[in-house]
Amino acid sequence: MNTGASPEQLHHRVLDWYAVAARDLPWRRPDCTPWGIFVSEVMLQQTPVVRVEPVWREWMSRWPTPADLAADSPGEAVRAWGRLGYPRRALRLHAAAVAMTDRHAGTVPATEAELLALPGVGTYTAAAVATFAFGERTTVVDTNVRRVLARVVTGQEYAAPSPTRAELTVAADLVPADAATARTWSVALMELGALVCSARSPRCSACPVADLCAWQVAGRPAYRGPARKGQAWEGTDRQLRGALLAALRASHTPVPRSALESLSDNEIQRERCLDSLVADGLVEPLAGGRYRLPASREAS
DNA sequence: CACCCGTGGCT
DNA sequence: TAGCCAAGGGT
Repeated sequence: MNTGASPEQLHHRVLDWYAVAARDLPWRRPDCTPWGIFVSEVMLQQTPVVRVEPVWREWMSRWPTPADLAADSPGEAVRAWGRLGYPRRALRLHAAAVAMTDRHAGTVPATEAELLALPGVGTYTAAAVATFAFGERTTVVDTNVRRVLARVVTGQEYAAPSPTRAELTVAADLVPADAATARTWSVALMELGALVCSARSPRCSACPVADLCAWQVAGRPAYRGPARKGQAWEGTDRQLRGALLAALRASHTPVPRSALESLSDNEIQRERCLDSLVADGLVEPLAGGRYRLPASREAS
């Protein structure tokens, strides 16, 4: 299925394209700190750039170092998270800041292995921060990279639902030997996936590697693999948890249970969601049936 | 490994 | 319009 394009050809085309097409994002600027890059990577997990940027700016202004965030309450992190979604990420970011302050002298650890040990940091984020913030030569594989390589190298419209061994090998083998080049390669491949080789309507006419792309050359055959799992929303716990947390974010004083009850007529689900929010450390129960965002420093 | 976890814009 | 989808991680 492969077009026989050499790694060097791909590198050259993609890097040249990135040099002129890259977005000017604040966490990509040379003066951005490792902490700024770290925060951006966590915020960007499953959340589009346009929604992240204003919140990121606010966080950087308010908490310019890990110690600044660690010194504040986890509840303030959750409040400042706003509507980015998956608010447990705010809690983990706060916990990571505490870990950096306690175990890393207030700095972002520089190696992939140390980063992986931090809360909220998985395979992707560890590799991304290690290379984007510290120049370590890593293999960065996110949803964009997976889709671009599925098309360009393998000739398939979409990557499999979850990463395969073969896929990771393909990505690793394409990483340039030079660390500085590898760093730009990773961000460029992600940018290509975000701006040109998008999931819905790829702009192949604007693609720097269209003539080298196995999927393009094969006539852009439709995806045949297993269906992707749709995400239900209406009536789910996630929806109600979101509504409950939004009410708590909006209030700077404890919220009585009665106010939360108005958000759903389903008492069973309401209690389940409230309990799970407390268990997650996103909500702190107070005496008298009142609730607030967590003020204690020990939330998970 | 399958499932859960928010939110909103785009096709 | 109703899905589909987004720089994933934790359990």
